[in-house]
Amino acid sequence: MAAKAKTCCEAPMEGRMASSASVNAEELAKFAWAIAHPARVKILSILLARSNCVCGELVDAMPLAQSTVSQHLKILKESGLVQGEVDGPKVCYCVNPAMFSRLKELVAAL
Amino acid sequence: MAAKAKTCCEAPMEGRMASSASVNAEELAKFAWAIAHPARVKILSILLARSNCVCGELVDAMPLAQSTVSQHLKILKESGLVQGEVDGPKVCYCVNPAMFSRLKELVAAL
DNA sequence: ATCGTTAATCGTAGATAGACGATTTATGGA
DNA sequence: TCCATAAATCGTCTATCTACGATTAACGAT
Repeated sequence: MAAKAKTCCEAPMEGRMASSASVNAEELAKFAWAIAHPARVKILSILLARSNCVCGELVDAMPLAQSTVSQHLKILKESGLVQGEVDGPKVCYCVNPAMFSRLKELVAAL
Repeated sequence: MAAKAKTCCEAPMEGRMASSASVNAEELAKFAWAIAHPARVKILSILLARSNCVCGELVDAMPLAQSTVSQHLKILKESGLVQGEVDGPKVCYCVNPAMFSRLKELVAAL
C-alpha cells in the first residue's frame, strides 16, 4: 500500500477559489463577536423585525436585568451594527443597514 | 410642534419581514463565537482556500504558538465548522461543508 | 524496542465577558 | 424648581478567553 489512501476530510475541492484572498479577519471577527451571544442575537433580530425599538421594550423582551441589556446594546453599538438615537428620556435603537449589509457580505464572501 | 418629528433612526421599513421569526439565537451565537477571533477567522479562511490542511501548516501560517493554534482549532471543532482527521502522526483539518452552509444560511436569514 | 516528529493537553497568568444591584445622568412633566 | 421615568455607568463577583511553555500521547520509521 504505497502512499496510503489519504482521504483526509474527503477534500471536495469543488472549484473553491478563496473568494477574497484575505478575508479581513479583524473586521469579520469584530462583527462575529458582536453577535456571539444569544442575547445579542435576539436583540438584533428584534430590531430587525421592528425596524426600531425603544430600549425599555428590549429590556422587557429579554429575561435580563436592565443594566445587562444595556451592556449588550453597548457592545452592539460598538460593533456598528446598531445605533441609538435619543428620543426624550428614552433611547430608540435600530440596526445600521450599511454595517449589517457589510456583515452579511463578509460572511457570504467566506 | 405637536408629536415631534420622531425620526428615530430613520426607520426605513422597507418591507422588512422578520425573515425567520425566531432566529435560533443560540445556534447562531455558537457559530459566531467560533469565528469571533481573528485567528479563528484566519484559520477558517485558510482551510476554505486549501480545502484541507495539516495542522503544522496552520501553525506555520499563524504568528501564534502551537498550543494556541491547537486551542483555536479545538474551538472551531467544537462549533462543528471544522473537523480533523488523523493521518499518521499528523492531523488533517478541513471545513465541514454542512455546518459552514448552515452558518451562512443563518446569517443570510437574519 | 526506541527515537523523532506531530499535535493535544496541562498548568499558569493576565485580561475580559457576563450578570447583577446600586447609583448617576438626562429628559420631560407637574 | 422638583419629581418621576428611562437608560447609562459604576462596582463587584465569577467564569471564561487567550496566550504561552512544558508535558504527554500517538504514530512512523529505524
